[in-house]
Order: sequence, then structure tokens, then C-alpha cells
Amino acid sequence: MKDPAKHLREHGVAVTAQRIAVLRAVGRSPHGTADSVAAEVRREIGTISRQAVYNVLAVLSEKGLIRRIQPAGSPARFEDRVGDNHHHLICRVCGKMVDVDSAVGDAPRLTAANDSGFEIDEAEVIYWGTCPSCFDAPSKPASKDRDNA
Amino acid sequence: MKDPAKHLREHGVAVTAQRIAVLRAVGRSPHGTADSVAAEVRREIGTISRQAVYNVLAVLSEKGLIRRIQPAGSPARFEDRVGDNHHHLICRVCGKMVDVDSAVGDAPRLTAANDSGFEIDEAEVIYWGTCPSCFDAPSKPASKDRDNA
DNA sequence: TCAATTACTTGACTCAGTCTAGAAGTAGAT
DNA sequence: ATCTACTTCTAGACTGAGTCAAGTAATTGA
Repeated sequence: MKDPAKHLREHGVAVTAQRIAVLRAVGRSPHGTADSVAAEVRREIGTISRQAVYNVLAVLSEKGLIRRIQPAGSPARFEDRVGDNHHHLICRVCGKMVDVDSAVGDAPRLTAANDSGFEIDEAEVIYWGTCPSCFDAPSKPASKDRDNA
Repeated sequence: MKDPAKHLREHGVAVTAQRIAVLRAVGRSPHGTADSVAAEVRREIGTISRQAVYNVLAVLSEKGLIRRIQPAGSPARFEDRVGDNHHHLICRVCGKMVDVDSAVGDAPRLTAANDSGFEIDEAEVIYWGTCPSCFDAPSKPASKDRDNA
């Protein structure tokens, strides 16, 4: 993604400094929260309102430039890896989230579930478990709230 | 589940009027929120504090008597169908949630995902889509926040 | 360049859930 | 059956994440 401005325009999104900065922030640190994105953006362009961050994240995910993930017990998280349907694996202890490429395609699951008359458009899969470092050191809660990919 | 008191004791949970009522409320109306459970309980035993509802729901789900589901954009929901690993299908329009028996076992998915070194203990699947009534009548937002099974 | 539309800022507000201290209830031992 | 230690419940203040609304600033197409 060389040119964020162009990327925005191609998706029919008006270009502003805030939007470019948010898009870049999400790209730089995937699985970040609205708050961490705001902090990242402020580091780049100095200042942005909380509301603007929420607005921009909403627009970008609506237009398909980013994806919103909302795991139980955590604020919403965002990533710019879209279009490939991968899933997420989250450590119950430290909250670390990693990407998982879906081994089996989701298509069969979508049809399989469809006896209910619903028009299904997404199958969201989240794996819960314990990451290697938390498993090895159960005492240390390991830098809570980190979003390292 | 004839006798809730016995059911509680068998899981090592002390028996109180509030716990019995909460357990029954979750059984009667699956996919209810903490709030709707509280309302249901008040209908049965007259009064209960908000905190007690949260405490009881936490204890019961910890002890495996009920299951907590936390879909994006919705408060936590609870059901007493545990032990069979079924999934959920949620309407984006009206929020209606229905159970889906998992067509394919989850075991292969758990191992497939496990290149990351995580100890995976649960694969949570949520299907998102549009329910038949919302699909037929896109204008009416159809009784929002209902939790009919 | 200008006007119209769209986006951003600020601050109050909501909603779901948590914390704490004290009152009430439960259950095992006597 | 009663006592006592422990657990649970109540009440109300508090927090965190996100939304709403009104006014100001920026973008874009003519």
C-alpha cells in the first residue's frame, strides 16, 4: 500500500490528513484499539479528536479498507488485512491476538449452517487459548493489552 | 433439569434464591442479556440487585452451568445449553440470535489453527447475516433487541 | 476561487459492567 | 436447634468504550 491517499480515493473516501494517518496507524500496528490508533495518529500528526478516530475507523471498515474485530471482554480492534478470510487466535491470559489462516474454506460452513432461512454473509471464527509465553510463565500476566501481531 | 437447587449443588455452587431464579430465567429465555435476566428474575422472586445478577451469571458460567456469548455490538448474552458445541447465527438488522448445530466437528479446526504454539481450548463461531423477516421487510427494523431462540 | 457539501472538534451523555463497604443469608460444627 | 465463620447480596458510586449533537473547519467539484 504505497499511497494511502490514492487508496482512500479508490474506495470513494474523501482524503483528509486524519484519514491517511488512521489508515497508516492501523497498517503499522495491526489489532490496535481505537485508543491505541489515536495515540499512534497523534504521534504522526500531532492531534486528533476521539470522535474523529471513531468516525474514520467506522468509514474505513464500512468501505472495506480495514476490518473491525470485537472479541469478548476487549474493546474493538482493527486491522488492514482484508479480503483474505483469516481468523484470530487470542490468549485468554495476556490478550495477545494473532492471525490464523483458515485451513478449510468457510464456504461449506456457511451453507451448512443455513437451514434457518438466514442470508449468511460472514462466518466469524475466534480461537481462544493460552499463548506460549503465558503457558510457560503462568504467574507473570505478560504485558496486558498488547496487540502484537 | 428438574431441580435447579440440586443442579447447583452438584456443581459445587451454594444454593440461594437468587441463583435458582437466575438459572431458571436463563433456561426459560435463552440468549437473554444480564438486564433481561434481571427482569425475568424480578418477575419470579420480586427483587434482585444488578450486582447479584452479574455475580450469579459469572459464577454459573465459570462452573459450567451456563454459557456466556458476547457478540460484537451487543451486551453479553447467556444460555443454559452447554456441553454440545453449537454455534450462533445473528441477524445484523434486528439482532435475533438462533442456535446452529455445528455441521463439521471443531476438532480439525482446532488442530489446523495450531501452528502458533497456542494451547487452544475453544473455537468460537458466529455467523452473521439477515434473518428471513428482516430480509422480506427491509424497512421495518423488526422488534430490536429481542432474544427469541 | 467559491460555494456546497463533507469532515472534524468539543463536550455532554449513555450503556454495560465493575468496585467497595456493609447487611443478610448459608451451611457445617456443636 | 443454635451458633459462628464464611459466603453472598444490596446499594450506590465509579469506569471505560462508545455515541450524539451543535458548531467550526476542510475538501472538492463547478
